[in-house]
Amino acid sequence: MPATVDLERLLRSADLRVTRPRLAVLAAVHALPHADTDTLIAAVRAESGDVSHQAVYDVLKALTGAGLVRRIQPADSVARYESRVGDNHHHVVCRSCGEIADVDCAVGEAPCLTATNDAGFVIDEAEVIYWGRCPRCTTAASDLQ
Amino acid sequence: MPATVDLERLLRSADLRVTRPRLAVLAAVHALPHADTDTLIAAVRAESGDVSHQAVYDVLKALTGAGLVRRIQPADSVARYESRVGDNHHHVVCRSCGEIADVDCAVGEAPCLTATNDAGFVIDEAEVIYWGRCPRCTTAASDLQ
DNA sequence: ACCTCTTCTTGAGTCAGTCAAGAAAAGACT
DNA sequence: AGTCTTTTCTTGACTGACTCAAGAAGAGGT
Repeated sequence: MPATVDLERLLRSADLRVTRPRLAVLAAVHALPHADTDTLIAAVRAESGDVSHQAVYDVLKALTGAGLVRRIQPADSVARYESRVGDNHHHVVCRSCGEIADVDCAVGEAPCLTATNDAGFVIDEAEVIYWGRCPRCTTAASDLQ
Repeated sequence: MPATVDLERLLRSADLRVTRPRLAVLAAVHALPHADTDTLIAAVRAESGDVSHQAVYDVLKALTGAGLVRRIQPADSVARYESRVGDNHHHVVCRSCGEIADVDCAVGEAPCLTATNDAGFVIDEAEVIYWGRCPRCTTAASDLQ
């Protein structure tokens, strides 16, 4: 996990003011990849005292807009955030427990896949979500038999 | 769009009872691909008189569970439904207006993509969402310049 | 025609996320 | 350093998609 100085530099390089809530949120996203907003709020408060949920929402929106964090939102899940940005990787989601893991992009640069028939759309990104079962849930399911 | 008799057959083949709300919802999903729940509720009521929103939610859940319709939910969008199932096609979503179009799967059968590093997950489906701009929004954006 | 089980209606409730207005803090400029 | 301006944070109310629960209605088997 990057040191506070590095996080400050990150914020400044994105033309964002350096504030306590922003540092705390950025640190929390680095420390807890794929965490949802509630988890992040709890982590921020544990480290940095009282911070309103609204501030965390605002900060996450600002960080997402600046490209410092990435927002992911699989179907039937609340929004989650991660600090790994710019490498066009994908995710695998467990249908049973909702756990998310990173998957490297097999193809290369974004959009990484070209649609055969793009319906006239100008495509800039291909988001891939693999659905399946995590190791723990696979084991648990086969134990039942 | 399939005739009512075909929709009835579809329901029976999935071991679902044939009711007026179910026929109306199924017809609406066929008539309005990628429609959200509100649009479907309006369509159902226009064709079939008063139907509670709860009934439509329940029916959509039953139809989704039976595999007669597919639920799609891009980030920042409410749930949408389509009747094209079983062919593992994908979607392209307009970042500007949210319009959705179908994209045929370039690769083949589900899961259609194999992750290079699957983190131990057992993967059964790869869901691909292409992000970009629809023809109308592309034109509108270049007109501004 | 009846009975049983599933489905539909009604109405209240939940929860992630948003809006709005004022208070506070960051950074710029004397 | 001290002020000023702009951006950010706090507080608290609100929105809207979706869910829960209990009783009424309808479907299909006997």
